[in-house]
Amino acid sequence: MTEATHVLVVDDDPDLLSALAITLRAHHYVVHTARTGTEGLEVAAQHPPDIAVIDLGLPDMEGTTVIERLRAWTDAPILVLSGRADSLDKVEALDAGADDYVTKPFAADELLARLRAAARRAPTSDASPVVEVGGATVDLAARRVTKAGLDVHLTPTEWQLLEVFVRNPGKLLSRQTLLRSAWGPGYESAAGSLRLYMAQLRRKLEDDPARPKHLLNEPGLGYRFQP
Amino acid sequence: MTEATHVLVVDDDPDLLSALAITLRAHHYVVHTARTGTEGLEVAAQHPPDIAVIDLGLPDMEGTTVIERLRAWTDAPILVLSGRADSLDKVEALDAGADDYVTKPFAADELLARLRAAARRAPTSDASPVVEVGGATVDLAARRVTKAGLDVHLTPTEWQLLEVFVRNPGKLLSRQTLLRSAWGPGYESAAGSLRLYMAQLRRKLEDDPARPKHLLNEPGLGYRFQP
DNA sequence: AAGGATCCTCACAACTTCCTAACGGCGAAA
DNA sequence: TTTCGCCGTTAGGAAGTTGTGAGGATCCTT
Repeated sequence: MTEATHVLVVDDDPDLLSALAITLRAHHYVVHTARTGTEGLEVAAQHPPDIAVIDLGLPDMEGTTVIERLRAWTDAPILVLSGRADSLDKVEALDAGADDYVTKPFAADELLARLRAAARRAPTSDASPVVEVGGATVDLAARRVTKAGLDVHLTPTEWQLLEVFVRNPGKLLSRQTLLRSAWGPGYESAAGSLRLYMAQLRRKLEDDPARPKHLLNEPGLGYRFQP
Repeated sequence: MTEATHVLVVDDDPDLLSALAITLRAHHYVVHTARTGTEGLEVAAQHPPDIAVIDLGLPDMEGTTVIERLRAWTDAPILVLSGRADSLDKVEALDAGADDYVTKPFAADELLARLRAAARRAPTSDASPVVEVGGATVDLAARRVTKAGLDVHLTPTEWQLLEVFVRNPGKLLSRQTLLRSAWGPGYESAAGSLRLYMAQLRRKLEDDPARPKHLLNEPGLGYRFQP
């Protein structure tokens, strides 16, 4: 995933709100919270959410109003929490633009599963994490490199080494660090291999391999990936 | 409305099934029904639905299996009905690819509202259920492959493997991933089998099995399906 | 019980990848 | 200037991976 999913949680019960925030953050969501409808709309405007979780029993505003105001400018999935199990409430919330409706009390598992289901079809989840290296495009997830429209083939070791660089952009990496990360412990004396594979990567990725602009060497120290 | 929404309803209870069909037709949906998982998949292949409503308690097949088989070729929303309120059931169904989960008994209003919500965010249901692999045409929904006008027979294992590829087009899949997805956990050391079935798929699908253009190998890394 | 289909293991040739060694260029220190 | 260390590059054999064929074991159907 290129970027963490941002979730807006609006609930007037402080205990439930913090419990939800903790659970969600434990599952690698970025969470913003609000206790009222007005506050929720403000926070949403400031941090556009990928998913919104909204309690219907807000003190200052009708739940359906919050939903409609959000729907006016975002297509992010809206998941409604409510203590009322009345089917009329559900119908109103869903028809106002909500995507799902969960009645309290609910299991945390279930809420998380419904969030996953909502995020799955969200338009933001289509992006694949790509990194540019000179004229080449690196897609780590698909394990694919294209340069000038053509596929570039990398060997396993080349991938492993490139991954270390892409994961630490701009950072100076010592020979030891690189060898340990790409080859594993025990291979820390194979400086020759490292030089070899750096050359391979430059030849395959850089526009002018003899004058690299992104895979740079700092003599005596190590290598640096400059995005 | 330019075109009526097609709904597939799968339930083994004849009374509930006909009641649902009547209600839905009264709301201008076009309804197709089935009583078993197998029948449901057949009907779905024949009349690609815009939304599917599936009961989990089917006599012949796991509910999650039905969901996964549908998800293999269509993005249409799947709404699950179930008598079981256990949160584990919900999590499994949702993670298998379902979009919503309603526990029986439910109000007709609510089901209709959830259907509207599902239909609202459904993108243009143009997802073609067929994929081209060289000279062969793969129809995942109907579980049928044709090549040069003739039917090609695939064994269950071959289907399972092919399905993984078609679901991850362009992405490199490691041996481990493929073995786990097609054979299940525990079979991760059977590299020989994987080579064998790759050869089978290539022989049956590719134009020139010795020089594959779509089922590609990247030595040391895994395989890639290039559409 | 026989037949057929499916699944899996083994073996070997062809291929790719990996690593080591060696050579020349460059810059800094003696 | 010489010496030394570090870096980039090339070449070739070792090691691992893949494609392919044959054959046995298992399961299901007839």
